[in-house]
Amino acid sequence: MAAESQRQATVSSTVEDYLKVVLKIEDMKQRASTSRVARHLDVADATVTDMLRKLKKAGLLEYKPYYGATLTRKGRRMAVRILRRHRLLEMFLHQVLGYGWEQVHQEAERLEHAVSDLFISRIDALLDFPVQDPHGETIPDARGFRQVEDDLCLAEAEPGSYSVRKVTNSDPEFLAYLDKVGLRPATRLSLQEKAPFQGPLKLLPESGREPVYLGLEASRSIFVLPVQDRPPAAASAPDGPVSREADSGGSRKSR
Amino acid sequence: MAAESQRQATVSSTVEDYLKVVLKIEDMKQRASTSRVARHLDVADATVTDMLRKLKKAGLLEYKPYYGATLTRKGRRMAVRILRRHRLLEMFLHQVLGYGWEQVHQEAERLEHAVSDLFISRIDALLDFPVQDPHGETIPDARGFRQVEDDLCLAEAEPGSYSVRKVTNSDPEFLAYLDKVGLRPATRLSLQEKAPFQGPLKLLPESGREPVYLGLEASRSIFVLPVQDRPPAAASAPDGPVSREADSGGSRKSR
DNA sequence: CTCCATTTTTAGATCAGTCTAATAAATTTC
DNA sequence: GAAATTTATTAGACTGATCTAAAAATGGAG
Repeated sequence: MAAESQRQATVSSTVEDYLKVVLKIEDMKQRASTSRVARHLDVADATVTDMLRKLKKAGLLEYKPYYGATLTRKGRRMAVRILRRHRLLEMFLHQVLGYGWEQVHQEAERLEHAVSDLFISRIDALLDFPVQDPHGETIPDARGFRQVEDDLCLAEAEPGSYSVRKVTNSDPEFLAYLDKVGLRPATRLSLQEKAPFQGPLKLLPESGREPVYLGLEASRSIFVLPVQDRPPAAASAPDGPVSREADSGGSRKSR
Repeated sequence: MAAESQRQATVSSTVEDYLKVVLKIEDMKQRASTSRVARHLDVADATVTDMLRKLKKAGLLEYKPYYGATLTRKGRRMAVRILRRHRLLEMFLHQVLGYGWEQVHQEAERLEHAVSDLFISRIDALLDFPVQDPHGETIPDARGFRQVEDDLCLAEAEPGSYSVRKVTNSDPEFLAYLDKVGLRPATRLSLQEKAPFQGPLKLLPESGREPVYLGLEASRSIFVLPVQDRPPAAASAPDGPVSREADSGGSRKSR
């Protein structure tokens, strides 16, 4: 065992799943507590306690008993790598094999652990180096850099004009529904009103003149970008405002 | 979901590997003994004994202690299904992602356990329902029927004209070598002479005027079809002589 | 037909990942 | 700030897949 320094110790797909979940929780600005990780993975709390200790020993995360986990640089690198694989695979399934956006997640979930780096780089090229997956999530680049979006959650948006940036929910039923009512990434919509007391949102997607009523909870997984209210096809930024970050230390920018 | 009644008990990928190996051994007209299975899978004999007993209990094969295993109809169906996945995946990797024929096996070996039936049917259509993989092996159809080829092993062939039907060896080095000297499925060649005492074979591939000398052992993994010695592009059977078999009972036909 | 070499099975362990039930720490509430 | 509630950890056990070493069955050779 020379310097633990280098590459891919090749972890089990179980470990990859734990890392992914911790990354996801950290991205949501939450504490990766035992129970939260357990809920995401649908395993018992005790199982997570054990595993976090093991991952700490492997240098993939910090773990403070009764507090939770924080990815180390190494753990984060691995987690982002899986994220990239997952999203590239989703895009591939959607674009090349004609999967619906509600079908891609489940398949990618298995494939992300099975494909080689060669496979990933081949589909990356085949897709012409996509920057988003079918849900509008950004795809980390091969070096682990991630785009940061200034999008906001529909649940917190004020009435006005927006375009859908991403949908952070992989429930097939839900996605199929959104698709049916014409809500997908890049769809323009106007948020017309928000009923009080956790009431539903009234939306008008550009396509389809029927208003859509969306529960508050559902609206939490839809992220949008404000759109200046001059509607037509004229000049606006081709791809919305973005900035970059190096995904290493803890210095992530706000959403 | 009525008709397809008691489908897919979904076995572990380990079990899939055992079934695949037993099928392979049976296809070679050998007895699937404990030690033979163990060699193919690179595990200890004791491990195989345990597993065969388990698979017998699951109704996937017959197992006679001190004798070996025989696939049941159910086990055979599952094994053929994996075989189909494996070969379709190889073809996909080769045709769509540009893998070399020496690279496809290893990747397919992992993917065959991870992809869904949907994935398989999509690549099948994308490839326009191929009947062979990049090594010339036939791809079982979706119902589990397998083409039977009347090919013969180069190791047993007499001097004469042949075309390469398939190469049953997945060693990347070996395949890369064959590729280099211009030997791949459909290549025409003339077997010029066989040195006595297990000596090498002298071959002349159509492409490339250099003769190739091939060890007897290597020649065992090359299967050919005899070619009537009128060379040019004129009328001959478009795809060589084939027959069909239902892959269910034990009644496989000779090769 | 007996003995020996080979093949196979049995016995006993290990490892990763998981569980449930019991205990302990942390946090919230009164 | 002590009690109650929630969250987390420990303890002990199980499953699937594997191993090594020892015992047993098989199948030839004489």
